[in-house]
Amino acid sequence: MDNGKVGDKRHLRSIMTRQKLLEAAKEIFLEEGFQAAVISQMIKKANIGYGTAYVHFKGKEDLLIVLMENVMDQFYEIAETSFFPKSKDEAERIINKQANAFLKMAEAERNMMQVFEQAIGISTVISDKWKAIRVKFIQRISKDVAYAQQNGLARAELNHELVARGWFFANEMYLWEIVRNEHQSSVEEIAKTITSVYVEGLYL
Amino acid sequence: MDNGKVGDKRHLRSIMTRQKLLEAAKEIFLEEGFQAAVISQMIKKANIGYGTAYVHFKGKEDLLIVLMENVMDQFYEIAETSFFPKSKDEAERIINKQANAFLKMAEAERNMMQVFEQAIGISTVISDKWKAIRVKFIQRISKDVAYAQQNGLARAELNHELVARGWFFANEMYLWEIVRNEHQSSVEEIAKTITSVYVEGLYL
DNA sequence: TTAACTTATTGACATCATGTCATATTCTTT
DNA sequence: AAAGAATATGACATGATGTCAATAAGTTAA
Repeated sequence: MDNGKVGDKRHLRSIMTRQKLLEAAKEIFLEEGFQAAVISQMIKKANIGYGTAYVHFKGKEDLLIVLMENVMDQFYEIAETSFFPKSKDEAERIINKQANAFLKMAEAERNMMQVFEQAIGISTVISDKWKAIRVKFIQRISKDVAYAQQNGLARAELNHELVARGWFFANEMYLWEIVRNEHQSSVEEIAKTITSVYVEGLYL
Repeated sequence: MDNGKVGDKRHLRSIMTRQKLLEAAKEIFLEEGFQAAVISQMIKKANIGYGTAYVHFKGKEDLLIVLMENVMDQFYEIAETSFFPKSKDEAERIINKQANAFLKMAEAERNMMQVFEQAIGISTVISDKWKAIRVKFIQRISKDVAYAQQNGLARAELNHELVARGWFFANEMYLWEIVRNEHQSSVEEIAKTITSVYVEGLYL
């Protein structure tokens, strides 16, 4: 027996239980999608008692949120990268890179993102999580646009907030399209094209 | 066989039943949203027997699709309006007008569109209905872009399909934003801004 | 070591929505 | 008016959810 430390065997077991459930949940989500995924299935797969699941999580939604935490953090990371271009060309290069990074997330996390997309449509809580990410992006882009306008790089007559939203929206929809594997062109091609239209339309 | 004249009292009653249910359904949908709307509630409100609802409709989804038919038709109508501009300025005017018409739908049909948006996230059948509308729009826009490119009005190096999607995506997301009443600016302002960036970015 | 206490687990149960189907009702035809 | 056809009906089977009182497992302190 191990000793010396605090008696936290109980707590450890609890963590194991939680973990088992999370893993089972992920498998079921990937197999069934969010809609069709059923808690009792996860419980069965995790080999725990029915009620136990509800001790650890409030329900399906809660489970998925935990499973998506790292992905959401990655989006926040991308969203936080601000930039201060000195020229239109530099802007285009950076914006293209960011659009790429954003869209690449769809490929990198495609399976869980598919589940996530479904869940956004169904669960208010999860939808709010995504909305928060969206807000973050739009705020960042808004600032970038305003900066470019202040420095005489971008058309000052445009409402920077509206421009930022429009730009993000196009990116977001492409993201989901890639998630669903419905895109025809490569991510690079997509990023290049929309960036080009955007930069040409906004910058001077 | 049906003679259309005599003895159609039964058929008429059936139509009335269907109608009563549709009206009740609309009320419930508007009160509760798609998710929370419950068939038994509609049945109660319509004063018909439980099983009767299933004689006329397959379920909630089916009911909503019928209720949204005219709205969907309006979208198709807007989507079908193609155009052949002779100059960048003319293009901007027409595109702005179309974006406006599209976004105005959100205001005109806001309540049912709110229900519809929820339903798109939840029901595959309804989601497919919207996807068909989207495809229609993108096809139309794609053609418009290609036409402009062929006539030396737009940057020929861009993939017209990708440009069209991006443009529609921005419009679509704004549409939902307006549906949810989350927009800050007026529809006109939104349309003007995104059109301006788009036209400046695409046309020569 | 044991008794009291705390924390975690459990499955039976109550609840609620759905869709089906055998039966009943209402209307039409002969 | 009897047979036949189209509609309507609600009881029922099904399946998912979340709760909770009871129990088990682990910890602490005497």
